[in-house]
Amino acid sequence: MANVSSGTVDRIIHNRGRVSQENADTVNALIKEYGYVKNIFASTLVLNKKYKFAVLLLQNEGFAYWDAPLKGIEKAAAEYLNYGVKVDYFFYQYDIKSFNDTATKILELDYDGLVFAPVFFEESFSFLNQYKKKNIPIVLIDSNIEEVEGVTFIGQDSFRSGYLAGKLISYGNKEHCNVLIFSITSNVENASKTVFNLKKIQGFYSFFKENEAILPTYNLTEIAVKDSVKNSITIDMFDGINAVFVLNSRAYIVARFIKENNLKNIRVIGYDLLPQNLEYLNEGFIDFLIHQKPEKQGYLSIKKLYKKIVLKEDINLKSNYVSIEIIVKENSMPPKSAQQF
Amino acid sequence: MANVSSGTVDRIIHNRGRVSQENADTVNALIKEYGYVKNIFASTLVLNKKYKFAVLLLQNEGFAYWDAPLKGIEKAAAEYLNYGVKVDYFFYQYDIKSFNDTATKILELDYDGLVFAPVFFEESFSFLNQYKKKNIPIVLIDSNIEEVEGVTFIGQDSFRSGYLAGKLISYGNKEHCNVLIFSITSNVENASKTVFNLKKIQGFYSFFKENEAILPTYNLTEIAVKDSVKNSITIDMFDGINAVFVLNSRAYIVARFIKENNLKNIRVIGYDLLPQNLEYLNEGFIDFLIHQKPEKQGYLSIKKLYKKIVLKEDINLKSNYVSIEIIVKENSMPPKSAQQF
DNA sequence: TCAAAATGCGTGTTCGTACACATTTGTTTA
DNA sequence: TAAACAAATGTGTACGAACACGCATTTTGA
Repeated sequence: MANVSSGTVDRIIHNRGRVSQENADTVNALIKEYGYVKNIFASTLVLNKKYKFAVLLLQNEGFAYWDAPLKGIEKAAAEYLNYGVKVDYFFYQYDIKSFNDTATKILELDYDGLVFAPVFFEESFSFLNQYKKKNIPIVLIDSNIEEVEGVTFIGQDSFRSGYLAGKLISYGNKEHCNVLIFSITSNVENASKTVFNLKKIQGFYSFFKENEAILPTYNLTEIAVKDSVKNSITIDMFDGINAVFVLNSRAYIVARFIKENNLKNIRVIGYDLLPQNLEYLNEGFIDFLIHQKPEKQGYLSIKKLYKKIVLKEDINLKSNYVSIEIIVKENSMPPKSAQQF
Repeated sequence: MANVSSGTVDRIIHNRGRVSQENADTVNALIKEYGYVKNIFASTLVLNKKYKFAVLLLQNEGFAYWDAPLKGIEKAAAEYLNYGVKVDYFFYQYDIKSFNDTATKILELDYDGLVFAPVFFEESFSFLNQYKKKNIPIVLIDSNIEEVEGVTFIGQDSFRSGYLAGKLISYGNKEHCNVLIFSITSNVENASKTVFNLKKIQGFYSFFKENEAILPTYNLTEIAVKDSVKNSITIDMFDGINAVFVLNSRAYIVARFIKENNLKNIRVIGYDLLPQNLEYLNEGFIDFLIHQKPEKQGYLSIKKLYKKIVLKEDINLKSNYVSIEIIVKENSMPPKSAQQF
């Protein structure tokens, strides 16, 4: 239509230069008018490029939570395998040295995109700032580090999930209530360095603050214990307690204690659908689980990189919050012999 | 490796015949050993085929529910546009003649796949049985028609959602409770012909039956009204009522009535995140909404067809239940200025 | 003034697959 | 023994985009 060769059109489309302004204008006008979209199959075929994504996650040491994002990432990786995507995995242990070693390794390698689940705030912050110099798309999952700009976050709004936990703790209750906020980690020293717990607590407090006019009185107490130590939870902690909010996926530890000690009428709320949590949810020792959808987060992180890097779509790189899902016994299990999304 | 030309390999892969058994065996063995997978880009490119999907939905007449699956379908259609997929839409009105007319039209046309949201049981059943003769993949969304075999369903387990509604109605309640089960449709005569309400009710009853030992007494009453008629809801319906379960997305009609008549302490549960429902949820006149994720259903229906038809993946054609999501005020809205999945 | 550099444009090859068509080989028939 | 035929196999082209290369023309600058 423009009476030029395909080579000239190609130069115009890709801004390769070496074209007269006149032809460029004509062709661009025609493209606009006729709505040309490139054939992604032909493009990918001829480019014949393999894109490599790096995935940096915490190693699962008998603690099932980190299986979930990995599963979602692997699902997406399988889907995009024939679409020119290769995913390499890097795992670090739950200690700062291990993290730094792994991070250093990744910094030395060449990738087209990075998925990263930060755990240690300071170190992750510094790693991200270094990695950013490579000018390569980065997607954070699970926890955000808002201090670093130009990085995409896919995960939950921790403040809002804490706020929701407040609602669930209080729903239907008409009497004064003593609530225990549990922080259970394998390493109490590291706990303060990790990223997200604070916001959950803030959200939780906010709920009671904002609704104090219509609620009975609530007495909130925070407590931190180690999960690896026996007897870190004691029975006197539960004196007069009506409800427990566990800030992470270790609600089953509290539930187990409640079951073993035959404590009654304690409402328990925690996070994540670990098998142990689901077990106690079904037995009635956990009332609510807040589902962070880690699998979906992992899946979306790869999908996002694919869209950005392979399809070169001009996608929104802002944060992307997954919805906050409430799980009770009755909606925790898929129907038998049916696949669940 | 087999010392044959690509043409011979091609004939073997596609079972085109005209090959010696010897060569076929050699090549098949090599394929197995080296794990050949065809390049979907090159394949689609050379086939240069457009796949056409038909979508048959209920027309939205001022009633926003059917916008949602459409939105999900359109999203998927846009994603797969460059991947050789074209989607045509057919809408029928909320009456049986309109449905039959539209269905007849689709039966005469040629498509590679069909997405269908059934509303009228008998007619949908007969349409499906006719369409099945074409031997083309069919995906049902929203409601299932289990009586037809070889059809994929993507949606929610209605029984379980009703069961869950029972749990939510009863949660935290310690006193005797009178519950109203509302069936609100634009056409009470058609209501009995539609597909899913019965299962929701069954699930709801089951919850109270199975848990009667640990629950206070519950008194359940069913009631059917027209949404188009003024004063179809009357104040005496709410005499002594503590909770209401609305079987579809019209919970806002009950909530509006409760608000306008200044009724107190009535727990309301309904379905779907219509703007009107969300409004009353946020004002506190609706306690819980069960999210059927219609948008996701629509999205997945196209994705499923794409995998089956375009990628020719050997996918599971059984039913696929989406999870049953509980929405309260506190998790109903995405954080401001953030994209939500 | 003239060679080097820059500009403008077209041609030809490549990616992996699908398939039409051509060619070779082996077997049967006249 | 050659022709006729069928079976087996190889060759060539197309799909649409990306890009290297070649060639002609114009511009630059010492």
